[in-house]
Amino acid sequence: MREHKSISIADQIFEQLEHDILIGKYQRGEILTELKLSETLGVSRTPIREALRRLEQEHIIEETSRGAVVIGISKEDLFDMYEIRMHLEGLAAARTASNITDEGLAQMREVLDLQKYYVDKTDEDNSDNSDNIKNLDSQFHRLLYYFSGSKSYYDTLLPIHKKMIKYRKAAMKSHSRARESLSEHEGIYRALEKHDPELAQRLAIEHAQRARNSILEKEI
Amino acid sequence: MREHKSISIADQIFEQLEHDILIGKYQRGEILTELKLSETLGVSRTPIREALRRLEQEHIIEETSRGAVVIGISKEDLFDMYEIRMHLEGLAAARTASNITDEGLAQMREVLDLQKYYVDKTDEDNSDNSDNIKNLDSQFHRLLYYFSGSKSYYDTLLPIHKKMIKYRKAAMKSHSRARESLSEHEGIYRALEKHDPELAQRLAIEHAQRARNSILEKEI
DNA sequence: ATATGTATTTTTGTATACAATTATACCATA
DNA sequence: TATGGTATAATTGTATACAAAAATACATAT
Repeated sequence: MREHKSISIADQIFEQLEHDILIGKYQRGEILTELKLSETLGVSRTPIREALRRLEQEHIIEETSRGAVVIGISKEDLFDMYEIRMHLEGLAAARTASNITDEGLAQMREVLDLQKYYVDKTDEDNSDNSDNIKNLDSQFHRLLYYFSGSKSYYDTLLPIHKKMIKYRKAAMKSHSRARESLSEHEGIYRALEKHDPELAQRLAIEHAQRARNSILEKEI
Repeated sequence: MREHKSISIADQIFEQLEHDILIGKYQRGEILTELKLSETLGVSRTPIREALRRLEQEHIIEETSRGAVVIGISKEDLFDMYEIRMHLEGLAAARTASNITDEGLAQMREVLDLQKYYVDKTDEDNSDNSDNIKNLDSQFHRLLYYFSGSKSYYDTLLPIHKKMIKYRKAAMKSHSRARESLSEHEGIYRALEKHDPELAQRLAIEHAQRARNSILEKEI
């Protein structure tokens, strides 16, 4: 008796479209019609429609009679999302420090080791690993939220973090910020390991602040 | 050139199912199959599926190979959602105080007048208007979030408020709380009218605290 | 030139058919 | 009785057909 279903075409299309919208491949105002997507992606309209309904529910597209209009994430949205994160992420981290299991710590450790690997690699051969580092950043935060044990914090913070992808990727192009971010993650991890809620909370807030500053400095 | 589409069958089914899940008509663990819903509601599976995808995106159902399992909102979720609201709602209210237009104030005034009408009515004839009062509470908060001018605050707070519907309705059954809640709304409204962010922030936080306490006292 | 009415095209909305997968029931066998 | 296998049923996943609504293009009249 399997618990979860396998990944359907509709799921894949949802993730692809979500990704493409959030990284800005489809820009604000652009209209996606079911027929065009159906032809482009080589599937029928049915799975396309289901993906569009989910994107609509996330408020990153808006259905109109002419098709689905891309909304995307603006600089103002980003600013507000950081404000929200700065008020919630510390609380989530404190809970995680209280509740995380050894298994959870091991999962986060693995993500950090990979993140360290790519940051070091860039140091050595100057290669661009910003995409990998950005994905590992996503995973670190997903685990941080998840092991808080609170569905509400997870459901609130994860979508916000996900929607920042375009700007986080840009931030990770700055290698000094990538290294700094890793070291902040390490600090949070140590606080979780010590099960120190206050420390985890403080470091998580500082991490969000520094991430915000590095992004807001980038473009005026 | 109309801007928005009319309400489709799929939309109606989504709203009906969402409501029925959030008020607890469909309980946690219950399995909703497309075929059964299709027969019960008298429509084909297509609009049902689209509604289910949206509910899945809200994390109030979970798709499995046996059908959609109802998740719903637990007491723990409620507690955490209040904690989140207490940290965000004040910030949203402060922004609303700064940004709200006369037109926005008029809309909120109208909601408050209706809310006062139903509360007074219960005073007079002891009738049960908790459903109407609960709906007007929803509208008041929706407008409060909306006129913050921030898509991120709106998108974050509205789903949380919506998910509390079952517990808010229960709270409004207590007439003393219904009257108290109205008076708190009036206070927030006056702060918005004066464009006083600090006051609006303080009152919004206190309102969330009192709402939480009244609900948490109810059942141990 | 502008406005209006109409035909055409585009696009979404819904129902249905069929495929694929998973769960269930039941029987046979050790 | 327990186990395994096979047929059956239940359920979701996808494609397609057709309906409905809206947008567009275009001709015509003023």
